[in-house]
Amino acid sequence: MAVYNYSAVEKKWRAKWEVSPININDGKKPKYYCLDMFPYPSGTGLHVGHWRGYVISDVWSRYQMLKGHYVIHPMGWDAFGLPAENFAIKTGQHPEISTKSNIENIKRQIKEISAVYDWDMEINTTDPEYYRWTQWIFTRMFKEGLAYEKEMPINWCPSCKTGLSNEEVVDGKCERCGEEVTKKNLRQWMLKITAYADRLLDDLDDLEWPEKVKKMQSEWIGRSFGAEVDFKVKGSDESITVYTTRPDTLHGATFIVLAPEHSLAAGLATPDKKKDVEEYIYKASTRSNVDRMQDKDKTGVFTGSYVINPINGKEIPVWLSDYVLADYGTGAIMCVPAHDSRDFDFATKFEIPIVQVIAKDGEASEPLTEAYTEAEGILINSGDWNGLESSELKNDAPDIIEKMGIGKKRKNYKLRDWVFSRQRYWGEPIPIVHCPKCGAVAVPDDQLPLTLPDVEKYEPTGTGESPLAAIDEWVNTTCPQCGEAAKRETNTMPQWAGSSWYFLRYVDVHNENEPVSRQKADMYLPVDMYVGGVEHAVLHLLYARFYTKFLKDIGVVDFSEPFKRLFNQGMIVKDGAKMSKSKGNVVSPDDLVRDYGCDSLRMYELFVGPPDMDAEWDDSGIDGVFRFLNRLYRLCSENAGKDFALTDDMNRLKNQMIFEITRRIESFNLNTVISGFMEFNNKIIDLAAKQGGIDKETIKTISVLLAPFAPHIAEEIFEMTGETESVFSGNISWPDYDEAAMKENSMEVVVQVNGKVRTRITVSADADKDAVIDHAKESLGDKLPECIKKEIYIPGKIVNIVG
RNA sequence: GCGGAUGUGGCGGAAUGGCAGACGCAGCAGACUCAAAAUCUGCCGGUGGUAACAUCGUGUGGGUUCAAAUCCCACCAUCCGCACCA
Repeated sequence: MAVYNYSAVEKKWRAKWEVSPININDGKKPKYYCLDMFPYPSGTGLHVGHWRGYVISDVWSRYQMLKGHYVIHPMGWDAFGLPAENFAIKTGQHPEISTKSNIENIKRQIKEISAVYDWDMEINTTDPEYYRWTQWIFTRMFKEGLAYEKEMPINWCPSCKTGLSNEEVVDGKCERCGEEVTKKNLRQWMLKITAYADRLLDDLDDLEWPEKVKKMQSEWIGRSFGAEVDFKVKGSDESITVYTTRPDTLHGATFIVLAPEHSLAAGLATPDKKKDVEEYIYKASTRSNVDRMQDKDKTGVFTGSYVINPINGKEIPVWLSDYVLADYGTGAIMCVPAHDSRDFDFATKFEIPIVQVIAKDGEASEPLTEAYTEAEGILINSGDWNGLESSELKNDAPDIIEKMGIGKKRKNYKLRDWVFSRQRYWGEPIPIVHCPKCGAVAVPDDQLPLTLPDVEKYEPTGTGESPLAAIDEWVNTTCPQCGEAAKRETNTMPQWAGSSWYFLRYVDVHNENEPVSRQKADMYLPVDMYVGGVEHAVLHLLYARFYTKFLKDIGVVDFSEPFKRLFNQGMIVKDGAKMSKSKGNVVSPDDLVRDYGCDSLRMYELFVGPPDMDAEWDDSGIDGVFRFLNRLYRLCSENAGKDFALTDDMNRLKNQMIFEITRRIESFNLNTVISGFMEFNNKIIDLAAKQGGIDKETIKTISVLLAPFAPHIAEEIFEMTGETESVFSGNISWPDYDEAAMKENSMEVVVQVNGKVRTRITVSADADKDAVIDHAKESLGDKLPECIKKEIYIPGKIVNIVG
């Protein structure tokens, strides 16, 4: 009996692919760019969860190859980052050394997947020849005014001792280490991502991305439309501008609230309130963000001052409260307690009047027991606006207010500019020189890359200065503009810098003149399919979209969206938890590859469940796919040498198999592709036993269909039929099915009475409705209802007799 | 609090509104074997029945339909995202 020696078979084909590479760009085939999110080369290596994403993208790549594409399927290393730096702090070893050995190990593991990565395209974000262009892009943003310096309170992680972007703060904690984030006043480099807010939002519509991710991005950008309204302070020249999305409720504003950090907050306190106000402002400044988020019970203090509501001249009190955010809108709001639940809570607690200005049926329903927040109803208590429809007024009011001269139309975003500098060592140095005369000057192109110098101490200083600041000979330089003595910027870029454009570089890795040539970009980009985890929904994926739009604006590329289609694979969990070294639940692919082979593990990674869902890992399940491959191998090796003729029955199975497998791949139900293979394999084995063999063409078809999933055994089987070329040579294409050949001669029809299955009949495939129903009634015998109300026939499936 | 996803045998899961549980794991029985492994065959949701069969059954409760895991309404649980953005 022929035995499937997986390790010999896999070794053999890997060697063959090495000598004569598959997936050749002949310049004629259309391109298909299938990208993986490139990994951080961690010291722990890969686990079976990482494998899953790479298997999915490789199956898709190989499928596209068989559909006639030249597939761009690259891999690289996102190698700047904290673990390597922390390791350096602990051991004194340069991060470059540990990074290099980690890459070696992970690369070995990735090669075990036998994916069709083009290693000639490999990139590493820490390679000066790569980060030269990361820096170049920064200088271009600087020249366009999109990179700017600002001193302001930023998110600060006390444990990582660095500033963080808003996107890196999750639930008030550091995305990397989980430490509670504090505020620190620091001079920072910022990227003006807000200048792209509208495009980042509007362009989401055309992307073939999971709705979930699009929604997360759109909520993160958080665009709203409304108006700014000016309220004059009574007895003063000052006025307070508020932002509102509900200017239609302006008549109902009975107080205004300022954030405690508002610049006018302290000054508004009347002498008798001064002490209370100062105390409140001080207390608010000591409360952490987390505290502020968790505490829904509203606090506040009355300043003693009043402002005039410009629409009706009424005097309304000014309060301070920390439920108003200082850095959104104007840091001040008008409060309409009747129509906003937060204002309602506040007004109720502090006994401020509540005036209803919208009523569903035009009649006031005071006293209100809760805020009526819908923009639907008729305006009341609103002077000239009485009787108007609130939903319409909501849209018209900004213009009306602007015409009246009491405010202006305005849109706002939750998106903030991107805090781009890090006070750490292991990142791209920001290519800027600070000159006492010229100010901040970009390092000229011919001085790039600005390489990261060696330091003695990697430890972050914690003062807001990077370790680079300690190297005098590096810091002291001359101004590229005037030649006078000047100092280098010592902050580095965040890890996201390198990953925001790496997918462009892959197609032109050796270009010494530009990040990517326009010609290659036009030919091979953008990415057609991007596979990776969902954790980057508002981080990497937002940043990469921003970079791409910028690079389009300066003419580097000619498209504004980098990733046409996105697929988020589910996480592999073990004992209900994400695999991690600290939890001790990591399953390494290495042992499984040794014991079952690469093909078995590839198929099992898909078989564990729907690719977009999380899946619990269970080692024992791999036996199922392993047995399947063994049975398939035996069937093929026993028959490939025979000259058996194709029978009608086998032809039918073959076409059904092509149809089903293709349909399931196209709909990305990759787990059911594997079960489909098993199912057809069982049927084919049965039929082959019955008819004494199986023909060569069917064996070839099986091997082509299987090739994206289990490429080694597929090649081996293909070769058994006498073929000398690889399945992936480019001469073999994905098989078509013949619809006519798929059809069965007869079909089984279920017979129901009142929706319950009673029996089943076999009829010929072309039997007409009446014949089938007659047959069904006959088959029911005494179970046939005496009085028949209705007869339903769903062709090929069911007869239902309703009595 | 708001939004989204998920909920089906012992387990992973399958099912264009049309036979619930395909396929696989685990388990049980048998064949082969001195024996074991491997392999092959059969059984494998609950209850009643020797069986044919009947009956219940897809988180819970309603509804629509000849027919519901699937559609609608309400609720429960788990996970994820957002969280005073005015």
